[in-house]
Amino acid sequence: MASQTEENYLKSLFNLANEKGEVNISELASQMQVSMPTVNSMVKTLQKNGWLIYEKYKPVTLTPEGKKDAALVIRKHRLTEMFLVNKMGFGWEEVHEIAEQVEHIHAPKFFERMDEMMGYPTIDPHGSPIPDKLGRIQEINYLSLSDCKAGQLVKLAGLTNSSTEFLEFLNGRNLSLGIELTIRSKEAYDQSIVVSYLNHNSETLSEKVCEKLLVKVVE
Amino acid sequence: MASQTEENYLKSLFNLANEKGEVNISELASQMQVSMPTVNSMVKTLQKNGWLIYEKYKPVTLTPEGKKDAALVIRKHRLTEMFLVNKMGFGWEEVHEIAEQVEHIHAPKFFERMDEMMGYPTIDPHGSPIPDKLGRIQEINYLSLSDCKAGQLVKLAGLTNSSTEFLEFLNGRNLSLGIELTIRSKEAYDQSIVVSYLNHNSETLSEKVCEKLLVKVVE
DNA sequence: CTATATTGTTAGATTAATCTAACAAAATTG
DNA sequence: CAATTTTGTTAGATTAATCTAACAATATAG
Ligand SMILES: [Mn+2]
Ligand SMILES: [Mn+2]
Ligand SMILES: [Mn+2]
Ligand SMILES: [Mn+2]
Repeated sequence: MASQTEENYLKSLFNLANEKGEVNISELASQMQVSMPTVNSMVKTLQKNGWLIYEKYKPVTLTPEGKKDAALVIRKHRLTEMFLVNKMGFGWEEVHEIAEQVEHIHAPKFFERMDEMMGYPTIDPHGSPIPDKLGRIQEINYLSLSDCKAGQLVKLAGLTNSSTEFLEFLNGRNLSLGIELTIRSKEAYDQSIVVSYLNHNSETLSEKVCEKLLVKVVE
Repeated sequence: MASQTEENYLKSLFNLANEKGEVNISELASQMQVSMPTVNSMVKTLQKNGWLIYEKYKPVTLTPEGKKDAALVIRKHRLTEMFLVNKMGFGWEEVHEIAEQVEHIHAPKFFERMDEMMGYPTIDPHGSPIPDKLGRIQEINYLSLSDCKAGQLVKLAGLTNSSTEFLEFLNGRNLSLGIELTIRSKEAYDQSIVVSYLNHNSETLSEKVCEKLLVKVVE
């Protein structure tokens, strides 16, 4: 069974793996906030336990088993976040740190019961997909708001970044998942976008913000 | 901040402390299921951190700080057990192992929210008191069923042992907290007691069982 | 009160997870 | 392509939590 530390490495590896599925030691070190020698010794351990493939001076790759176990930790994390928001009344900006701890609890029934109580949700409070019990993750292809055109009506569906600061920024403008945004205009100079929604008639969103907002086109 | 290991030692120390408040190294070792040298080195650490008083070859004593922090871990444990039973639908025999892990989560809001959702309960699912936010524990003086007399009407209020096996034994006889038991008779030879309750007309409970059942006398 | 048993301590080793310093390989750049 | 920068590895140390073996102090029991 994976230790808390190993579970955290698996999650980082899973999240860093791009199309090629490869992760560099230095990326992993910076993601995990540890030194490269620490990662070097940990990848050897993870390999010994069958979670990844490691060859000297090469980027590492998760094995199928590694991917599955990583996805199951992510599942625990996201189910927890959803439970904290939907069943315990927390704000979406408060749950990540708690989930970061709860995800390491070894008690399948605990998470199954959460899942059941919530009616088997497929996305977490930040719009990220919740892997299923077998560790399969449903790929969703949202569009970034920064790729939308003036005149479009879109629905806010996800975020590419869920930092507390960004979530609080969104709270401050009453922006939450599910809200429909009408794109009033787009400024060619700085790529900022003016949107209207709810009682907000013309809210200007910078490019930095727009590229972090994932939307579904409504019309 | 106490590590998970330290929190577990504090809890054991708190639970082992008798009237004199003293705990022997050997008791603690057997309670924690570790060797005496391990306890010896851990009590030095706990002392260094201000949680207990240790002198060579003497039993150890928790400091006020140690007692408080121990009670706060017990609080997290018992709030969790109550939450799992009352809000998540677990049986009282299923919750201890999960709470043993959840009690180590460092997130005051998480436990405060549980507390609030449950309306600030004062006892856990096994009838043990839940310490308050300051670590104060309310002393309850229940009577053991083995000290009751034939003819008495009593209400089941607590347990001196909450092992899964005992809880399953009680489940098998529909015995749960709050049930009123009429004491039909007491056998002088083996101290067994015959009780009636609900649709159970005459259930015989051995002395071993009776001494683990805590009751309040109704009449 | 002495012998024996129990309890507690010390010494030294182990494992997991981390670090820094030094060095080596690979990648980048002029 | 050679020099430099970046990335990765090795060596060796540290800390927390544990162990076994050996020994020492205290308690118990004839
Ligand atoms: Mn999160
Ligand atoms: Mn975590
Ligand atoms: Mn318990
Ligand atoms: Mn515990």
